[in-house]
Amino acid sequence: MPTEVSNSPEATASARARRVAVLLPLPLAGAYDYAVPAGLDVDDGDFVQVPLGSRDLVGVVWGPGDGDVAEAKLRPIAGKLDAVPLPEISRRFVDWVAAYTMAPRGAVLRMAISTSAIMERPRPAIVYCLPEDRADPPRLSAARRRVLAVLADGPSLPAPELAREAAVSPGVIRAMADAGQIRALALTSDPDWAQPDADHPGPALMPDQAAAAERLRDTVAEGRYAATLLDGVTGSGKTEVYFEALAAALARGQQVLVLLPEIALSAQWLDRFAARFGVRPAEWHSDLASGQRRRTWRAVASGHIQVVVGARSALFLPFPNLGLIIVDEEHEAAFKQEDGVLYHARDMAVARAHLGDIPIVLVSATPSLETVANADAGRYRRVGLPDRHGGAALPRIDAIDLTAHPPGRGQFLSPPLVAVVRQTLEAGEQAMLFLNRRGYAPLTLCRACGHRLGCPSCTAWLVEHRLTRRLLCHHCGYSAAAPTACPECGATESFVACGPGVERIAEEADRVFPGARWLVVTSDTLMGPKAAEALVQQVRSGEVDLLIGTQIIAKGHHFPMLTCVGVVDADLGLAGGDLRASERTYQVLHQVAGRAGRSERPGRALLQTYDPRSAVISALVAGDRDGFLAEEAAARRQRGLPPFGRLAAIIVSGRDAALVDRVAAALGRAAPRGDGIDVLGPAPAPLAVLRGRHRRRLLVKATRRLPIQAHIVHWLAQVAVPGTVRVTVDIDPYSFL
DNA sequence: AGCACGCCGACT
DNA sequence: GTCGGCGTGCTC
Repeated sequence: MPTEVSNSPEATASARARRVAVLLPLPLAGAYDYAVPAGLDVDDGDFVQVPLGSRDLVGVVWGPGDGDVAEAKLRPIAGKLDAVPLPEISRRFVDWVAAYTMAPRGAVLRMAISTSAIMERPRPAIVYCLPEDRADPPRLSAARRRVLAVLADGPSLPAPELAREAAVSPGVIRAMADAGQIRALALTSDPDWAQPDADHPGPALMPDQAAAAERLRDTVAEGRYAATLLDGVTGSGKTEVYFEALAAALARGQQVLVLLPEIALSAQWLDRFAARFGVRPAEWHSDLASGQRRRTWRAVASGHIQVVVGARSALFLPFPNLGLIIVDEEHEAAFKQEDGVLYHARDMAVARAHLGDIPIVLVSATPSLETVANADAGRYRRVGLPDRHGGAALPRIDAIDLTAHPPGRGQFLSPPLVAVVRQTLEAGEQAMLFLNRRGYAPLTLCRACGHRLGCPSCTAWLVEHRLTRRLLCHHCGYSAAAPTACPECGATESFVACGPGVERIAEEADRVFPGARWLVVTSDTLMGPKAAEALVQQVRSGEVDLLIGTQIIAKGHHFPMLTCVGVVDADLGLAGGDLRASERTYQVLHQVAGRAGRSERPGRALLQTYDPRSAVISALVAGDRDGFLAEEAAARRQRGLPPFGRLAAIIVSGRDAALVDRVAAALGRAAPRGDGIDVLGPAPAPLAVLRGRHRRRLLVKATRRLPIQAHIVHWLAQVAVPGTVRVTVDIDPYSFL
């Protein structure tokens, strides 16, 4: 008979500390258990400060402790933070994304909590006003008198604004505050967020816009999960249509998230929002200042912000009351995050809508095959917006067969393209030349010995950039001064550029269109939203005749005088083994072509190609998007490829090539095969060496219904992987490098 | 992710 | 003889 004292449940409960699981924003697979000190009351979702090793971290209480870790190892929670808890829906979403993408849960949490946003109390905003005792100070400099004058007939101002208004340096403000000539006031309350007004009189809708808006409003009114594809050609006014759905959610007192690819988050978009709702929405993107980031995060969590427009990471904001998600430019590959946690923001947005049981609208002029297939299968609703609004016709698209009209030697613009561009410029209109290749030439080789300039740490050629006179690796960022002599044979003046980049096209255009004012626009020359805005102004005011650029000029902006678009190499995106190559090429070329003639002036787009009869080019010329998609869908279905089958890429990488090979081979041998799943490879990745790491790829192909993650977990667990080798899983890969 | 502990080159 | 490079491994 055991003695009752030691085994009594009460005694055990009081002797043992209560333990909870705390998820930390680190790439750890699971939550760690911590002891809850007596007197501390914690609930799931609470932000807590905990010790880890020698540091103090902020984590989130994730649930009851799992008890796997020895009591003696437990460390106590240091304290609870005074912050709105992470909503339950956010926690479920983190768990879901981690399970789906096979990323460590903590890594997903890191995206969902901006740690500094929790840790640091919002710094009170400091504003300056006149001191109460205005004893006339002795002589003051003119600068200081201007500061006092600004404050005398205006409100209190923060230092930067005050300095700007008084045209003095910020140092003057600080010195005056120190001297007591102006008084600092700390504003303790959070700033008031201007609330969008659903009833603000916005632009009037055309009849088919109004009909589409009505249908979207209906899905919002249902207040349940439903995915809708809003499908409308460029210029059909899709934005104004989904603004009505947004207004309906606002009227229900719910929060709304609009996801845009980073690049489309422009001042123009924000202006359109302001025209409809009276104020600009809160923004969320990678280059938000830290203070702004913190304020926005907290205001979303507390429900003060109603509408957020943001890039993919905005999906992880802690909305307590999200009622609608809109994903604009739904087809954009930029929604796929390619480092850290590998996720597709559009797909995760659909999952988030599902979890929250709220409607989602996917918007595109060239919807992805994934989304079209979902609509065809009845999983998504479809709202169409057929007409280009404002009376402008879609540009006429023609192919130029380069085999029949070859450019001159060492040139890349064919005579027919040159003729049309020249005609456009002579008519006083603007033209655009599109080539999705940065720099001067994609490959440089030595005429004397044949040596090709390659990246020292990647399997990639170095791209010559003449503007900066440097060689760049577009994969790892390696950069070196352009050499004067061949590093292999020492010959000088022996380098030959192979193939065109936008800089080389500019050089040719300068010769062919003398006097034309051209401008090269790439991600190298266009840094940030301010530069983009400046460019828009420059083009609109007619300071530029000819834009030459990469993908960056393909989107967003409407230039009324731009009537001609030339695609230098329409076949470029079709090379390589990417399963979405045709689809993407169609989308990009359709989008670039759409830059031409968006006002009363008819536009023209010319596609230079060696294969005018290819499915992509002929569909573009015929304007037969749906025919192209149907054909593409049939091909994918037949091969069991997405969206009719599932893919996952396994990338094995490490510094030691032989070891990487051994691990990849072992994975290949242990691979699950048959019964709806197959594994291809291992094979060297197209970028066989990246940043000095050797890479091998395996590709998992499975049927749509198969829980591919479970199979992969089981499989990877069977193979021992040394610490120096990394195995990365990319569920639904978009990049095949 | 940090940060500590671990083994091999140029310094006081 | 030490200081320090970053490779490897752990943190409830």
